[in-house]
Amino acid sequence: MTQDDDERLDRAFLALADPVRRQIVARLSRGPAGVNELAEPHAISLQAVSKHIHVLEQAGLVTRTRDAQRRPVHLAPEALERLTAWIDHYRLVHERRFRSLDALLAQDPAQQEDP
Amino acid sequence: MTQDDDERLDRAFLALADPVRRQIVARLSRGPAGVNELAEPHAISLQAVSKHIHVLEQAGLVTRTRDAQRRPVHLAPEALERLTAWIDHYRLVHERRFRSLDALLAQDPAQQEDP
DNA sequence: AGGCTATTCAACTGTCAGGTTGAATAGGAC
DNA sequence: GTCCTATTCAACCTGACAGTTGAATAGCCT
Repeated sequence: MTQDDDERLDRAFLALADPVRRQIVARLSRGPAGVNELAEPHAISLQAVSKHIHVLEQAGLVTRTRDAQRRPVHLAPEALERLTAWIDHYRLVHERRFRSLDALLAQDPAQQEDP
Repeated sequence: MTQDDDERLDRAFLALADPVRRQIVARLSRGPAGVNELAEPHAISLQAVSKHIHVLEQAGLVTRTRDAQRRPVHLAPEALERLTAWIDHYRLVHERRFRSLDALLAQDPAQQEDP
């Protein structure tokens, strides 16, 4: 785990730690959209939404293209994949340890915690 | 998506948006540990680590037990599972849309973006 | 050119997260 | 009881983040 990876994960997890940004991601999963459209469900200014998009972009979760004066936002699923990869790794490490501990206890009840 | 769910996701994603806390989660995937042990790899005070653990606990990512004056921290994998569930849901929505768009384009190249 | 739309930049504000130090609590061990 | 260990509480500082308003940029449209 390099420091670069760390910063990338920081930004990605932080980006998703906000309901507005999660809703933007949810909307984008159904296809690209412009700032106005993304802002519509929220009771905040357009500029605030623009900032949220920037945060998502820095986290690598979305990309932007150009279409006349519009700058549509697109979901970048690879970044989402990196997050699940991180989480699932440790979830599996934990589960595997748990299973082998179970097996150990089943064969010798005298053993407790952390062999 | 209720507001309660939102707050729970906020806390969980925010909890993982910090390298110290992620390292704590990584360590705990290998078994429970006390504050001192969790603090050892980090160049910050014990109190700071204690706060990090509190954040993880509020997010439901860890639980604590008691063992004499120790208060071991345990990983709570269900919370991790909720996170991957959220991410994977939208990842799949996106992928499915992408596939069907591909299919559409393959059968009629005149169609472009968002049918 | 002038106007309309979409989006961003800039400056400012209030809140909160992460760190520190110093004192306090909880529970063995002697 | 007294000491030692593990952990937390409290008060404080600093910086980053989410929001605001107002001005600026970019690119159609007539």
